[in-house]
Amino acid sequence: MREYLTEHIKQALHKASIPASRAIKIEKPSDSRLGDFSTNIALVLAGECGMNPRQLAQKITENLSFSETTVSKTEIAGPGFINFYLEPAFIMKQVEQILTSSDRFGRGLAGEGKNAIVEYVSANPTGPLTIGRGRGGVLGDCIANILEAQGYTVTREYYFNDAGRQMSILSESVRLRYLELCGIAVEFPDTHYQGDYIREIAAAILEKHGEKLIDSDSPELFKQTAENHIFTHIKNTLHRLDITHDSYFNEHRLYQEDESGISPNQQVIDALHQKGFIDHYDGATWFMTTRLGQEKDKVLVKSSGEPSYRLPDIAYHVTKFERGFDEIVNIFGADHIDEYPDVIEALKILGYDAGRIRVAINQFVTTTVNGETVKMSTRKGNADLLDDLIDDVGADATRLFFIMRSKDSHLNFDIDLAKKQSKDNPVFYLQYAHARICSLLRIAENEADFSLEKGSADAHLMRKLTSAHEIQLGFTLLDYPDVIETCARILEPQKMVEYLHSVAELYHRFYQECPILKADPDIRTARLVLSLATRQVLRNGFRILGISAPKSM
RNA sequence: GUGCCCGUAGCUCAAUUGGAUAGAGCAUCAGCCUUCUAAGCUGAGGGUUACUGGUUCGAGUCCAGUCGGGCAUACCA
Repeated sequence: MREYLTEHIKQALHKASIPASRAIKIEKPSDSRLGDFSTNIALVLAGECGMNPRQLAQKITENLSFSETTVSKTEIAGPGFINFYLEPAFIMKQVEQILTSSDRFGRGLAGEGKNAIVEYVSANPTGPLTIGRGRGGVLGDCIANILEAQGYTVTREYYFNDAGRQMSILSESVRLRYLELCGIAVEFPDTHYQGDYIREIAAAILEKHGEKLIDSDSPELFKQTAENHIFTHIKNTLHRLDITHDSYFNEHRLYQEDESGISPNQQVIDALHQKGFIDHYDGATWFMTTRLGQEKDKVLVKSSGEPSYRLPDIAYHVTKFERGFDEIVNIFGADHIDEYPDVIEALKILGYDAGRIRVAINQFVTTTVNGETVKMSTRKGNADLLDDLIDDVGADATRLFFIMRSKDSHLNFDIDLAKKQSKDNPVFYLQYAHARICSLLRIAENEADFSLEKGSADAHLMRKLTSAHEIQLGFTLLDYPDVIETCARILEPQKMVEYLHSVAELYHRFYQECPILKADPDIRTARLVLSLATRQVLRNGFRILGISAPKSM
């Protein structure tokens, strides 16, 4: 319909000899009394034409001609908006498409033939996932779904490091707990991992190996056992939220020589050196970010000879380019905010198209329990665990809570509210609409000789629907493809939540105001078909968000 | 100090990325079930969009400054 209007406006501009120097934008006014669609083209072009906007709008509308079956009225309003009022039958004719497209309704072509990589979670295996990590996980998973719906071939990747200092502390923490279990008095430092899971791993080791490891000075077994144990745990937690990765990228690979005989890390240093961005002082190797206007250089290789995290990060992103991804999406928590600009600068210097990289940063989650804000720390083991949250509120609510707020805003997760399992929980409102439709269709099939096949065949009957509730619902269903497109453009699934809420709201209102099963046969069928189309949109949207679509509640 | 994010109804958050009279949920108050799921619907009250300037046809949105909150400013990842 937008294309239809755009095309006619173009023709009108041409007829009026007005150069169409700017793109024609068709918007939906916030208030439906201002038309079904509107354009600000007269406001935008007024300056160039040397006319006042309302005059220009007048000139454009004089040259517009629509068929009576499509646009019923065109008017000029406010400072020079042109508002269009559509014929209900024209709208409902489009709604029929939803049934034909079914699961594919809303799919876009923007990513057709392109590969995208979405990196998310990427927690190192040092402990169970916390609520804070959960937000990034759900956000990343939804963004991956959205890109898939736009036609991209998506790889979901988890980047992790199982070497380094944190892992040493982990294995030492397990060893000390093991010694404790063997009855040996040890001093457990504050700097070590305090969580109960450390004891559980230690107990598992004791059970399998007995006390024969007491004198072992090799941390390897402790580390391996801890890593396997924790990684399994992390994957299980993610699985409960229906999050799975296609690929796990071990940072260690970047330290090892590849076919060329040089490690990816070293290749980055060599390449940056060639461009004149490497310096050596204080025993370390530095990325000369001062040349880019920053206050300090950044360490790439520490004086100990080990790379800092920045170097493998750059090398890792080089592999994303070398692996041929057209779109590179990273999901980070706010604490990593300082990290990626350096990576991007380095990639630019190395000649990669950094425009392909998009970073979605989610702000922190604070949890409120009994009105008190809880600070979280993985190390101290007092963090709120994602698993506990899922136990409390279920996977659907967990997912929805994480994405129902803009990722740029701090998320205040009120545990008490989420635990309520009542209508306060917004996930019920959406799912209830779906369950209601399912229930209605069940009755219709049993008692009213209605079937999905027959419904699709009779979809044209929807054009008989004329009440404002019905038209508004149908018209809103047609927004779905645009909503996905918007979500993909700004990497923000929250828009989908908001949209589905409005669909559910309009359906509930329609259901309240328009009797369905008791209506005359044609109208009854038409309303059932409209319900069917609504259910399809809800289902498609739920799939993007990763929440279930219950048939009854 | 510097960089990034945030500041909107009593509370939690939206606002089609610069559009028209700033909207939802919760909470409060008043209505709607002998009728397809009341986990629903209808209505009411509630706002100087932190503050001050600026940019333009038009600003919650962009720019500058001020105030307040969060995160980051490691040879930790």
